[in-house]
Amino acid sequence: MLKLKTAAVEKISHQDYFNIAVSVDCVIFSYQNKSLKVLLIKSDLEDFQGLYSLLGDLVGPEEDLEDAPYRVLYERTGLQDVYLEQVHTFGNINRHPSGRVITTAYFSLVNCKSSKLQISDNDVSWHNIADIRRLAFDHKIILDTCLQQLQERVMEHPIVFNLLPEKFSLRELQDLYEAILGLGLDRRNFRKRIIAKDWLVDLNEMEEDVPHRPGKLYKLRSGLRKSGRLSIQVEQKLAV
Amino acid sequence: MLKLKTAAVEKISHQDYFNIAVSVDCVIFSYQNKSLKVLLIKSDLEDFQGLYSLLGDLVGPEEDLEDAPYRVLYERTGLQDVYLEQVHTFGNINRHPSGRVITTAYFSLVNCKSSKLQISDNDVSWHNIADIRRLAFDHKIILDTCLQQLQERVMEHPIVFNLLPEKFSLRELQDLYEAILGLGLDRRNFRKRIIAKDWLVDLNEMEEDVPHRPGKLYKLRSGLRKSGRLSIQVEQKLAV
DNA sequence: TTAAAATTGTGTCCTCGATACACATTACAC
DNA sequence: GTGTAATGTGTATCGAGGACACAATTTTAA
Repeated sequence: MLKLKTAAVEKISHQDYFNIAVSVDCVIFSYQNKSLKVLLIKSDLEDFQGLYSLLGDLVGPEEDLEDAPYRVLYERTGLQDVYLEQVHTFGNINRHPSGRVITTAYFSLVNCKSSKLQISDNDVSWHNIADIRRLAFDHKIILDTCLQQLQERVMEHPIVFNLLPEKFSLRELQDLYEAILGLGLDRRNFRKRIIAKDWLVDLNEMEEDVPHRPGKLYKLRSGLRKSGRLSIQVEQKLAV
Repeated sequence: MLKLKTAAVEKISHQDYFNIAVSVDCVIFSYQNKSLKVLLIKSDLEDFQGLYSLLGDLVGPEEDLEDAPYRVLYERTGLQDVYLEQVHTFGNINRHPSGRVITTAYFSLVNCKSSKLQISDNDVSWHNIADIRRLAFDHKIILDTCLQQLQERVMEHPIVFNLLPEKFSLRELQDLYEAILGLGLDRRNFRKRIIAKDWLVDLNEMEEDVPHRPGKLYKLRSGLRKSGRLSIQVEQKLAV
């Protein structure tokens, strides 16, 4: 049987301490119709009748913590190459009405146009970020925390491209940034800033089927896409 | 007994899931002799003979996650008004040789000149950050992650003052920043930047007992000191 | 007492990134 | 072919940050 031996631990009984469940919750962002969306599931707890909650699950006994959100993503959406980032761990005693559960929150960015995206559960659906007032558990706080972290990262790291198709125009990209940041941006200055970051490759192709003058298409420079693995996990493995 | 009811959970037995222990680990920084230090304890695990580890403990069944690091701090140092920040949660299966333990890492900033600071355990001692090569468990990675987060926060948020006495000169402050960031700074530019942030109050007092021209003394503007509570916790309570 | 050494305290120039802002061009719709 | 709506581009300005030099103050040592 498991036996912990550190000084602080040895005097405490097994029963006392192995009664906290560990879960992960995923804030799964996507981008549709010029709006930032999040994937939610109808709560089946009486306490939260009619409310939605984030997608999450308990961490398996033989599962690395950071594998759990990938599994949740895969089970719920069929997607494997997603961008995931750990944000914060929430562990107040009463955060879950059914018992003691601490949860580690991740946000992920998925391309809703991916051919592999498949949502089978009828209780699972996309919701406009701006429209969400309440969620089950402490999930509104988790959502807000993850959105804030996304906003902080988005100008420094080329991660939002996980929300877009392979090819996109600068206008589409700007619309996305505006949806995430919740503010309007000057077109000329935005273009300068983005171009200066050297993230993009000009494809020398044009938009098609748009009801106005078509814009040039770009893609993310190869080597910059981060997905399918937690960056911090990679960094750790390199550091060992 | 505890019964989880979400769809993903109900089919799984209690026994399977309540066997992950939850701990916290604290990277306790202080500043002495112009060096950034961290508080470590001699590991008593055979696997890590001769190595040091961070101070941590399991989270109690009736204890909020965020209370645990405050308790560890208090038990180990006697300090209550400390600055604490959650950094990351580490949960690889094999990170602890004795069993499955996930741990949430916090860093804290303590003033080593505080009259309340009291370290009773002979196995607990301060170590120069720069001298640390290996630690027990995955604690070196945790330390590096926390140091990196400290470095990222330090120019934007007035937190380093938790490492200094009430009154300090700009030279002392600059030495501290250099120790944290691991690089040298131009004195004139540093002073401009710090003064521009409007964090400091000129006390109209001078250093004493220094073997050179004394510098002016400053203190942190009142209202800016953050300690005794996790800032994220405070933000959450405001957000509810 | 005087001179040297060490450290404090201050200002200017330059660069770079970000912002405010206006006009010509292209393609579609009618 | 004319109007409409979007794309595509350049300049002037502002502010933060970095490079950089010299005068003033205090201790220490001769």
